[in-house]
Order: sequence, then C-alpha cells, then structure tokens
Amino acid sequence: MTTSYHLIASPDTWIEGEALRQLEQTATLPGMRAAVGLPDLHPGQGYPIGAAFLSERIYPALVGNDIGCGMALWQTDLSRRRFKPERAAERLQGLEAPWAGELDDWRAEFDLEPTDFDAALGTIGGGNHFAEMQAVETVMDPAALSALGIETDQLLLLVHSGSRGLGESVLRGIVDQQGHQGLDPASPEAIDYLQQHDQALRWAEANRGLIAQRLFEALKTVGKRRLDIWHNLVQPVDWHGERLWLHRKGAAPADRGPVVIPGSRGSLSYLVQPLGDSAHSLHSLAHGAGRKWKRGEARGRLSGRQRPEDLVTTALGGRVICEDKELLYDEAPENYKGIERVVADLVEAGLMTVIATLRPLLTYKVRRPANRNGARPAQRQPGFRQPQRDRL
DNA sequence: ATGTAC
Repeated sequence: MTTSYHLIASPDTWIEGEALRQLEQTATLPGMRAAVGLPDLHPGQGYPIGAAFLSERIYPALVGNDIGCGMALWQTDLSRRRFKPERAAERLQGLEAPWAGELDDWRAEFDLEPTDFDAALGTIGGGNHFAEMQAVETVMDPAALSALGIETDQLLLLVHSGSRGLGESVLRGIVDQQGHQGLDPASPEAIDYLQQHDQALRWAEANRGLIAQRLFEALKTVGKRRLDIWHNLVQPVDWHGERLWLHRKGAAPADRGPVVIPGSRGSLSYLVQPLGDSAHSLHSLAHGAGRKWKRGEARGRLSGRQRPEDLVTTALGGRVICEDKELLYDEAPENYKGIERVVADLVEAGLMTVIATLRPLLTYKVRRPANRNGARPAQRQPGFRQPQRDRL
C-alpha cells in the first residue's frame, strides 16, 4: 500500500530533499495510513524527524531510540530581575554524575521497575538535550498564560531530555529480534515492546523531573511543573472507530494542551496553544526549529568563523554551559532553522496560536565531558563576556 | 539519540 504524505510548511521554509525522500519512503511502509511532515522536518536515521505517522502496525524504529524524549516546563520562584546568570552557572556543577539521592520514591511516583540504566536518572544527556533558565519575553495571550499558572516576573526552567540508555536498549532489543518490520499490535512481541515503551515514557518523564529538582537544589529555589510533553512515542488512537497507531518522531502533540516549541539556544522559545481540528496534521505540531546541518558537520563549518569562547554567549545575551567542544559546535544556533519561520507556518496552517515567547538566559548542556582517552579533564570554560546588546 | 561501533 502506498500512502501519500502531507507536508505542513510554506514554500519559504527550507526542507532538505533527503528528509522529504525519507517521508515519502516511510509513507509506503505496510499498513501506513497517513504521514505528516511538520515544518521542522529533517533527515534522521532512515526515517525523518519532525513527523507523525498513522499506521495499522507498530513501528518501533519510527519512534527511535529516545523513547519518551520531550519538553517539560517549570515555574520557579527566582526573580528575573535579581537573576545573575554567571552566579547561577557557578552553582550548576556535577549534573552529569549519578544523582546521590534515593531513587525509590521516584520509581514509586512514576511506577518504574529498577533498570540497568537508573544511574542516568536525573542526567540531561547529549545531542540537543538541555536544561535552560528562561524569562517570559512577550505575552500574546495573558489569559492563557495565567491559566497555565505562569508568572511573568519569575523565571521558568525548560528541560529537554529523554530516556537515555533505557530507550536505546528497548529499541535495540526489538530491532535485534524483529528488524525494522511493523509489528502486529496483537502479537506478543508488540505487547512486550509496548510495555517496555510505556515504561520508557514514564522513565523519561521522571528523568526530566529529577533534572529539574537537581537544578532547583543547586540554585536554591523550588519549581512547579506546568507541562511535560513527549514528542517521541507511539500510542493507540481511535480513528473514526478504528484502532490505529499514531507514531510521533520529533512531533509535539496538539491534543494535550499548551506546549513549548523551543528555538535554538540563540533564539526565543514559543509557548503555544494548539487549536481546533488538527486531524489532517495527525494532531501534531513541530517540536523545535529543526536542524539545518547534520551533527558532526558543524565544527568544520563554523570553526573558521567562531571560536569556542564565542559560542558560550548567544545573540540574545544568553549564557551557555557546554564544556564539550564538539557538542558546543554541533548545537550552535547556526545549525538550526529559524524558529520564527517554523512557528509562522504552524500559525498560518491554523494549528496553533502563540501564548508567549520565552528568552533563554542560561543553557546547561554538559561540564567536563569524558575524554576519548578518559584521562585529561576538559579545559576550563572561558569566562563570561558581556553580550552585544546592540545586535538585538 | 546512545555506558555508541571497531
């Protein structure tokens, strides 16, 4: 069966040919009913990222390895006026190490069995994952903002992370056994995969919660969770009376209330209100700006123009903690499409409205990465330099 | 994306 795909993006939005080819190819998989590319669509490992798929069968490889990856937003009680990014950065240390506290309460709260990966519970991970202190920049919908319980004079914490090694092991387990084929939802393999997948969703949610708690403790504040949204998952849906499977791979849900669509660390993030009937978009939205350049290409592309010390401050005046040079280049704002275009596409498609924009003040990625030889600790990060406000 | 593959 060949299913046509639907792309939600204006002609002005640049989308890589390889991503479209992957979207088209994925739409031809057996049992596929609908495939939607969102404006942050970009190539993944065989399957595109920034897409949603509706199918009769369950495709673990479409969800990918980071099952349960998503965004969570907290309201803190830190005054935005009194916040000193450099002081806060000094307090944020050792978040890569296993959490020293007791995990039993976390497991109980999120209904988790102990796993071999629990030492990573409460750690951010690599790639595009981060924890970021943000300030409300512009409010477009004050009523929706206060309904969410968000105060404009106190900082927010946005956490983007997933299920770390656990999701990876769940995917590897099923792919080693079944390859990339779609699973019959009634089969024992599918039932077993879904049970592990659902646990990985809860683990990822708990992970974001513990990451947030560790930052709150370091910054001597507290926070209240305002939303926690998965963008990598598969779930059953009732589609006109039929039970089908909705896969989201880097796609935020449009049917779970407000979501945050972050830009790169150098641009604003958008807190948005999904709208109305979004069946043609498979009840999905973009999950971010979308990469423009592949990981690993960035250093070669940028290192001639920008040094590491240039990359630890952003055009919006934000401070970045990232002591892994490769990662610092890989996640530089230049690697990402403009979030403004992505957001405009979704608004013009009638899929959402903007509640508020959020400004990144301090982005935590990683300190002291494990060296390839495991020996020499990373160089101390260069000091904070005053951002160039005139570029705003 | 990942206690990464060789």
